Amino acid sequence: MNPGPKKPVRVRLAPSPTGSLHIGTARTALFNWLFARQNNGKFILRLEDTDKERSEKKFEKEILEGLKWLGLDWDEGPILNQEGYLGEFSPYRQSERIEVYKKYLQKLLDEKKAYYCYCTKDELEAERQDMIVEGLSPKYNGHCRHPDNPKAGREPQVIRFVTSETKIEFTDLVRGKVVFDGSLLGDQVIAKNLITPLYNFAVVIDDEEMRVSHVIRGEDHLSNTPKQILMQKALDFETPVYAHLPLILAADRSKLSKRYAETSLLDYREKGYLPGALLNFIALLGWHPKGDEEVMNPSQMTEKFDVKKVQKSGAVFNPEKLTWLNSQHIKNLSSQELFKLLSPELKEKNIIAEKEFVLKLIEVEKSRLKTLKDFIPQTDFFFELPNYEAKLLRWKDETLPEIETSLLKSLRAVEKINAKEFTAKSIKEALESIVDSTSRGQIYWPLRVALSGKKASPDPAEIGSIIGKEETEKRIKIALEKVTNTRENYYDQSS
RNA sequence: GGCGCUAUCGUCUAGUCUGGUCUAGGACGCUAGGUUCUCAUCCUAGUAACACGGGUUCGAAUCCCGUUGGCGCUACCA
Repeated sequence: MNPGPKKPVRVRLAPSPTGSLHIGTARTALFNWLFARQNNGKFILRLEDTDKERSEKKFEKEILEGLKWLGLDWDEGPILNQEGYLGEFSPYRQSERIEVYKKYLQKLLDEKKAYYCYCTKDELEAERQDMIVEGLSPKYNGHCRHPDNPKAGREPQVIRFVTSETKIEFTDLVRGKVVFDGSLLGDQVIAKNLITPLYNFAVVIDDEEMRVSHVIRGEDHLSNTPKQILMQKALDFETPVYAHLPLILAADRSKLSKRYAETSLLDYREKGYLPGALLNFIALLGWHPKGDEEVMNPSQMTEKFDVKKVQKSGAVFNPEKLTWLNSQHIKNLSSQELFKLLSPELKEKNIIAEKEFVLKLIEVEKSRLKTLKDFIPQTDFFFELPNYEAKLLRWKDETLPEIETSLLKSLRAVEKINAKEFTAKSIKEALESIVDSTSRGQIYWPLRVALSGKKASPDPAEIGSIIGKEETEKRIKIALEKVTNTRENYYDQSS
């Protein structure tokens, strides 16, 4: 095929606001966005709300918010305003483009490429069942296509498109050549009436009117494609280039649904995932860059993305890898950037602290964070005295007097350090001077527990440097008291 | 049922077009080891796959046919 003059690249995301932004829709958005960016094209957002029953404004808002959060900015489409969603009139909402569809609907009717159908739902359903029983591909029998056929005293039900019985062939960017048999389709319903168009028709009109060059969408639309191509031909529209993406699957290879994982994108924001990590993860669902480096930011993805390298079969959603990517992305963030992401939650939880202080916490905790939500529970002991059982102070099978001796040694070592030079380095040096290679745990473990109250925490020298000399000594003394109390209890019980 | 798409480690995938360099590579997970007071990070090693059956060929993960499985569509939803 001759490529001809190069059309400007214009792609679109066309979600229907019948639910919150689905993880699959987010990936379709990403691939469209990537394709637009790398081809110097435009990324258009269009809301497909022809189904009045199921479409809701709150979902529109969630979809726009989700895309915005991911950083997938669109060049044309609805604008997210102060109230949270697009204004009352938007040329990018199908429900407000009824006049446009009406014009084309009338044209098809006038040219006898579409007709009113008088058959009732019940009649159609009965026919359909019969055909299935006979082992045929169920389709409309074309009764009303012939103007002479009786429809005595009936109301028109729907508008049907005269679907030609030809072979429909197109080249899909990810699947190659795909062929359908038009004779199996039957005359498609394209509208309930002049002012109520249906999806397959509205898409064709909009993609033409918005001069869409490439349609990149989910595989679930593959079998809609021949229907849409036939309509394009009837209206003398140019057929865009198609690319059908594999679906995202749950662990049992069924369609990803709410039962298995969070399918709503914004849920991941709530769970402390970074947009960059999510983007990275969904990009890897069905696509893989050349080379071994999988941790990528959007600009690296733009550079490497190739729609022709997209996988053909469905990809199982793997939460472990998402979490791993999230921790990688967190590590790649600067402390300042992390601070910005963490502060809203700190504020919300009423945790008041100097920025410098929080920055230090971020520095020591960064490598331990799987999600942003881990930060507060993992750093609580920096803000308040840790609460722990005395037995946690025990290193291996040490006795109470041994623990006491260890804490006392640490206390004395710490006391010798000048309060102004109470750095992780100086604390470490002081501690190293009282341990040898075999007794390290004896000193470090009880001290670390005294300072953090936790089984797992950063290095005690780091904790000490952050909370300061005074607080460090105080916490060691508290630990000492706990040990003493335990000893007394122990003797009480045994006597 | 019909039509379409699809098939490499548990998962995401490289390799398939242009057969040999693939005793099939990487990543996540898991296991073990190293660093280490702990956890995490980091490093090293291990684990594990060409769905099945035919054919073509000196040679097949790669090409062809069939089978089986998975998924999508089959709406007056999108």
